[in-house]
Amino acid sequence: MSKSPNTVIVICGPTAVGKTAFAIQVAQHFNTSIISADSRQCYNELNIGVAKPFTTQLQLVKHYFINSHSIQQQVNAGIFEQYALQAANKIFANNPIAVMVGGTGLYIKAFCNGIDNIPSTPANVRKKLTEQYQHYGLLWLQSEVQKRDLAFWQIGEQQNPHRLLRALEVLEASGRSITTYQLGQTTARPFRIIKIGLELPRPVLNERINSRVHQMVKAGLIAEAKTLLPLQHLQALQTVGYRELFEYFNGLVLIEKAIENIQTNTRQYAKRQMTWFKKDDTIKWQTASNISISDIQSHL
RNA sequence: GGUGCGGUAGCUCAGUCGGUAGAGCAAAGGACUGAAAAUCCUUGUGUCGCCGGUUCGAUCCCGGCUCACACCA
Repeated sequence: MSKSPNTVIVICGPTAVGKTAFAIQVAQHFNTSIISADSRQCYNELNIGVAKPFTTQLQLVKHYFINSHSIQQQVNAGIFEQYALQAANKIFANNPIAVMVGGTGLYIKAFCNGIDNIPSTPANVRKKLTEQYQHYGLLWLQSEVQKRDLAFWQIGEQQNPHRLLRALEVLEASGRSITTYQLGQTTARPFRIIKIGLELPRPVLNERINSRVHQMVKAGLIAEAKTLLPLQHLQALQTVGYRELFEYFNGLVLIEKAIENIQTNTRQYAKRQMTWFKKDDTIKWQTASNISISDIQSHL
């Protein structure tokens, strides 16, 4: 009998589909740990609004990338890739199976396939460019990119300020066009990856989202958001569940409307997640409502 | 009961000096290699409240009705 290779079981899918509870079940079954692949649950300061696992759940299974960072810190796909690879190695020291769970498609991709190595950019460069963009607008940003990085301008999304800013940021930090770094090569991993996608019919998922938002409010989301109001401009707080409440605190909308907006924006987020995951044909899809450990074992 | 204002897309509303209409939001679909719960792209949608009149032609003008809101009684 050959030694079974190390394996990461990736559990993905849209928000509110039931990933957290199932991943804990799987991790307990294999007596292993979980690496979260969620771009918001890693922040210590965010709890109710990001549907972080409960403390009781965190005590059952060790979780990596939960409460591991502060909203003041820079977190991104590249940082996640390194963090998660290290976590997987730690888990593999004692166990051939690790569980990854989350809904951040780009992070999962960075972990599974690698992400091109692009030089890090100083925070002040991003800050300066963002301020200039806010001051001079999209037309200015577009003409800067067209002038200074024609290669990116010709292939990039010309209406997308984040992409344009990113191109300029890499150019200023490294002196080279971002296109010279974005090779799109995939990196083979020294472990096996099995991806399980959880899905539910859209109306069912929407209903789960709507009621989960109400539960969050009952659990104290409004108070949680209020404590973060002074930091509302941080990137980490550009997050569904907080932004809408900042609008309420800033007097822009009524509380009822803010809560409704959280529901709408969460539904839209879930839809974007599905658009991303549907493209990945290595995912084995399972209906979330009747999934069990045996569905995992059949893929091992 | 009287006066005023309104009834146009799922919602909020714009508009047509008479030639059957359009924005935002929502919705649906998509993209996405360091903000990714972010950001960006594409696409519909209609008995223009009801019944008559004038007109070649009415969502628009006129009359009546009806519903909503406000004020007066």
